[in-house]
Amino acid sequence: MARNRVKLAYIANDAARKASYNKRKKGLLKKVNELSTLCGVDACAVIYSSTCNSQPEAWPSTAAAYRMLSDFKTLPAAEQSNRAMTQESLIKQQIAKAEEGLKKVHEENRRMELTQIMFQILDGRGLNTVKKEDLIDLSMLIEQNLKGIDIRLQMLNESYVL
Amino acid sequence: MARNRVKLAYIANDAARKASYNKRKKGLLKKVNELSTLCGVDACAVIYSSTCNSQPEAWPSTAAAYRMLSDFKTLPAAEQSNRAMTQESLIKQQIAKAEEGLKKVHEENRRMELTQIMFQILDGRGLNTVKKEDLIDLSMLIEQNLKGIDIRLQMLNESYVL
DNA sequence: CCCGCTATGTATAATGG
DNA sequence: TCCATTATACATAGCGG
Repeated sequence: MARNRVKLAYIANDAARKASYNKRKKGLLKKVNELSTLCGVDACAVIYSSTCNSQPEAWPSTAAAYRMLSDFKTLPAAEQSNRAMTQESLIKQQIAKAEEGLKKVHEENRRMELTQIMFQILDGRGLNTVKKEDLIDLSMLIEQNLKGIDIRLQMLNESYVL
Repeated sequence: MARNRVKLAYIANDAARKASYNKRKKGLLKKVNELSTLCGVDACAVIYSSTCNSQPEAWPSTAAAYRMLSDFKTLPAAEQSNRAMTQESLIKQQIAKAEEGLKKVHEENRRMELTQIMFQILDGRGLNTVKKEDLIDLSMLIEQNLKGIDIRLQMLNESYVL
């Protein structure tokens, strides 16, 4: 979709196909999230590949995707309860690990936010001289943080149900 | 994504949201099909809305999506979590991107400036050039956002111990 | 509400490191 | 192979019919 128009057919070249897969997977995920957020709907995507990657991938999470689908397909509930406890501790552990990294980012963000705001206010220029676009950037940053945290919370909740 | 840049948030206007939903749903379907064809993978998307439309929608078909998801569900828990964690990297990526923009503007000597500013605050100097009403408005807004972050982080922490 | 249009924002194929 | 950059193709918000 750039430089050259690409024919809608299987990409024979391994490297090109894999590169395209990664880019498009990322783009697809973004689109799913956008649709979900903008229109207030539950949405998920699943990719199952035996060539490009060895594992199936699902968004926004396996549990969410699965639950969504079973909502209107009404799946036998019994078969999913067996491994629940073991799964829960495993998943908690892994989420905690990932969360640790995310926290560092959040803390760094918060520090930067505070630093910048305080600097602009107290540098002697005052609020009235603060550039609008900077304020907008700041609010966007905060919003993103909140959204990111919300998503994590959702995943966490879903993990317990799993 | 056209004419105007759209904020990534729920579209309040009914007509606009529905229009956007239909357009984006179509676009998403196309993307799913393209990824599937170009990269030789099975892919599906499911949208479940209680507002925009009454029926859940799935591609390439409900049955296919269900089958795929069922397969996915049988994976060991650890692998599922790893896949789901892709969401995590996206969040980090977005945060990093926003961070980068801020850094470019005010990168120099943040720590030193922060120290200096804190000193100014504590010393009673520096605030007198700021319009009171503006300062109050902004600080309230920021505090609210940060408080929201704190509460969510606390909930996250408590969840781990849970 | 559904088209179709079009200006703009986005996604991404190629490319080079 | 992965990352960053760039040039282009594509997706879509806002509008008018």
